Amino acid sequence: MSQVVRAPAPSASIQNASGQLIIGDCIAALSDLPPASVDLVFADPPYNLQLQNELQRPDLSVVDAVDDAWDQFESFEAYDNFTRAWLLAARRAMKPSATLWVIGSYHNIFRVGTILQDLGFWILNDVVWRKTNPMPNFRGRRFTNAHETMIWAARGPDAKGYTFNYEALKGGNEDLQLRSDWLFPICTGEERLKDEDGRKVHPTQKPEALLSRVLLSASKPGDVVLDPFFGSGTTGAVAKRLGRRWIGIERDRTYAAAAQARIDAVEPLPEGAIAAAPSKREAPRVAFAEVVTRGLVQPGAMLRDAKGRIEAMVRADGTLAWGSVVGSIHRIGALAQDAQACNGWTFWHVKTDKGLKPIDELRAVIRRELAHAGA
Amino acid sequence: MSQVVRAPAPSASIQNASGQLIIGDCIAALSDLPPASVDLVFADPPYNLQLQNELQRPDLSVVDAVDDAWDQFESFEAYDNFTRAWLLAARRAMKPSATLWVIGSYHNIFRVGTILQDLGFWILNDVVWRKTNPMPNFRGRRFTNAHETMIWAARGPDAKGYTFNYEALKGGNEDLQLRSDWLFPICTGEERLKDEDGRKVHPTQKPEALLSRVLLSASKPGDVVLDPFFGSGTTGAVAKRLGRRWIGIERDRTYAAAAQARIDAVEPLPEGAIAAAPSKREAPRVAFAEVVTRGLVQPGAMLRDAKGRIEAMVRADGTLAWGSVVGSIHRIGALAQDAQACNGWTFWHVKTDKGLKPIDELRAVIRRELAHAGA
DNA sequence: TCCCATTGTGAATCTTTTA
DNA sequence: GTAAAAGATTCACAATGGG
Repeated sequence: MSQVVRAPAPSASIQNASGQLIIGDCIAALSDLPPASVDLVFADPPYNLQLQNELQRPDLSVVDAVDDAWDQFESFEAYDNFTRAWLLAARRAMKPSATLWVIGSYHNIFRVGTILQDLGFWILNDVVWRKTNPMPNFRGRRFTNAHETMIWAARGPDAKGYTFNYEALKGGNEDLQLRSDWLFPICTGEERLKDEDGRKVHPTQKPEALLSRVLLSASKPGDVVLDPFFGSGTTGAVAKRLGRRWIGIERDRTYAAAAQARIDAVEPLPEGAIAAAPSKREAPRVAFAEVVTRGLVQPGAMLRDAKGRIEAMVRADGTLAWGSVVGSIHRIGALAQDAQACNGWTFWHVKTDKGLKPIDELRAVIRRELAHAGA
Repeated sequence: MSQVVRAPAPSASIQNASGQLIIGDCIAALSDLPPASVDLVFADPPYNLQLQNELQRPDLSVVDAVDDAWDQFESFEAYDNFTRAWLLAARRAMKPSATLWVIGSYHNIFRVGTILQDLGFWILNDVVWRKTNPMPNFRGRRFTNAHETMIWAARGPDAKGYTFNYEALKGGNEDLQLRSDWLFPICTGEERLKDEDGRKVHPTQKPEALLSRVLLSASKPGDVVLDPFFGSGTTGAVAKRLGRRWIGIERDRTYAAAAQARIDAVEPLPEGAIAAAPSKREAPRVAFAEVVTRGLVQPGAMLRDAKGRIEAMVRADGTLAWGSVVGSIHRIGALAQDAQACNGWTFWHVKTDKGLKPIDELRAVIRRELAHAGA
């Protein structure tokens, strides 16, 4: 395909020094790159969502779904063929020591992973991006889809010398090894690109914190980072800020223009400031179900209020049964007192040798464990 | 294959009442099960160690990547064929409303997921088991592999009525819906099965807390839970404790014997601790006409939305009149809001001393009466 | 200016029963 | 089988607006 068009010559020195935006078809553009020229690939390919109907929130507002044409494929086979083609083309552009990241959801990531293995890539990790603020499951028919998966792979099992900044990452993580589950918010607020009408420019813009972690983990300053599905240019913006060179491929001119403007506005960090970002503190929320599954209180045991007047039975699922009513420790506590609300952790007690003890003390046990494990 | 051997007739009543251990080949034993007889499948299939051995041979580490891929394809193909065969056999044993869980790591889970999709299974979630205490990465060349992945799938996209105990799970989780990332410790200490020499009986024994969450999420008391790779019998032990029936298939007699002894020692929880939680979806239907005929609201009374802006009149036949339009509480609620749909039970309110009260509370009165009458 | 209530929104494979 | 009706359902933030 010959529709691959270079972006107009960059005006800012940043462009010449650090980046190149290619407007055109991903596979054709990849094939035009010099072989073995790239240090790191980050790819956020279409997820091939298969949405059936309009989805409404409980307040009857409509969810703005990702129903763009670029995400539609005729069949799994068509998606697989596309995936195989771009992965092969990307592989050609990778240096022998280069690694590749692909992000996806359960709709597509299994197919990507299988094809990676079939093509001889060597998976180093699958990394889970846990979202602090995912969209809820509005119909209550599944678990909240609160994460996406990234696969990190080398060109092959024999690939030596790939970049992994072990010491720097550990230092930025309170001297603990970085785990395969990462916690970041989704991209919202100031960071989210909007058009003049206030609408989001790209439906699936990724947070810069996520890309920062990827680039800091698996690349060095001066490395060439390639993103074949550039979209709103998060990879380019982060690469520029962190002193990496970048190549972005995007076929949609609107997205490409927005990405270019965005990256032009980025100021590279001063040398020396490019260090691993500390990981976000996790809120150690502990559910009563966890107290039960860990055996700190047995299913079937009775909880009581401080005066021992009100009783309820602990159920295996971490709810309480009060007569025929079943609900959370908070809701049953409120019902039993005929109150609007109740903090079940302080209201309910277990019997011990030394009298009644609030279940909050059981939660404290788990919290201490979690703090110790650095989870 | 005819090596499938039933376990000796169970001595303990537990066996007859709740469980069945089949010693033999997984696929053959699955094919012997009655079709459409199982409510839930939990599978912890092997990682295909043969594959890993082949890939680590030194001669492979120097060959060209393309030849490398070909060689890998043969090994992966064997694993894929095995996976396809047991998934098809398990599918046959599943009721139309049954769901299936498969756990794995990046070595095999992508292939499992792809084959699930190719066979027409419908993925409901991928669920990440985050380990509080994973094994560290000793060589510091990768992220600590701190999670495993479970895929939860229905038989197909049209599968209706699968079990998901949404309200109970939410009640045990601080009244927040459960997310797709779960945090549990790995199986250690007392819970870990050891032989006389103190060595672990099974290399990959799963924690009971993990299985508890799975069974509490996606099965009901009395359901049949099938585990085609029974191993040390965690699924059976948890199923018995939670009042589920179980079928385990295991070809290794040492594992099977350990599992049997382990399950025999399990004491089921008291009924009240595991009984199905009453859920709104399964509550008996009550028509608004019944609320009217029982006198809980008078014909001619006015209903209002929560803000008191919209008004409609109750008719003796249980319909509402909104201006000149007459219809069900749902229909009129939708019309009055100019919405596609509306739950009239929560939309409409009656005036009381304490302000507006949703008519859902009137329905609750009738439902309590029905429950009391044993209806 | 601050506080609080209200509104908006995010990669979503999101219902069940009766006629 | 299809079509219509009944009925169940959201969390974390950010932006906005009124007092």
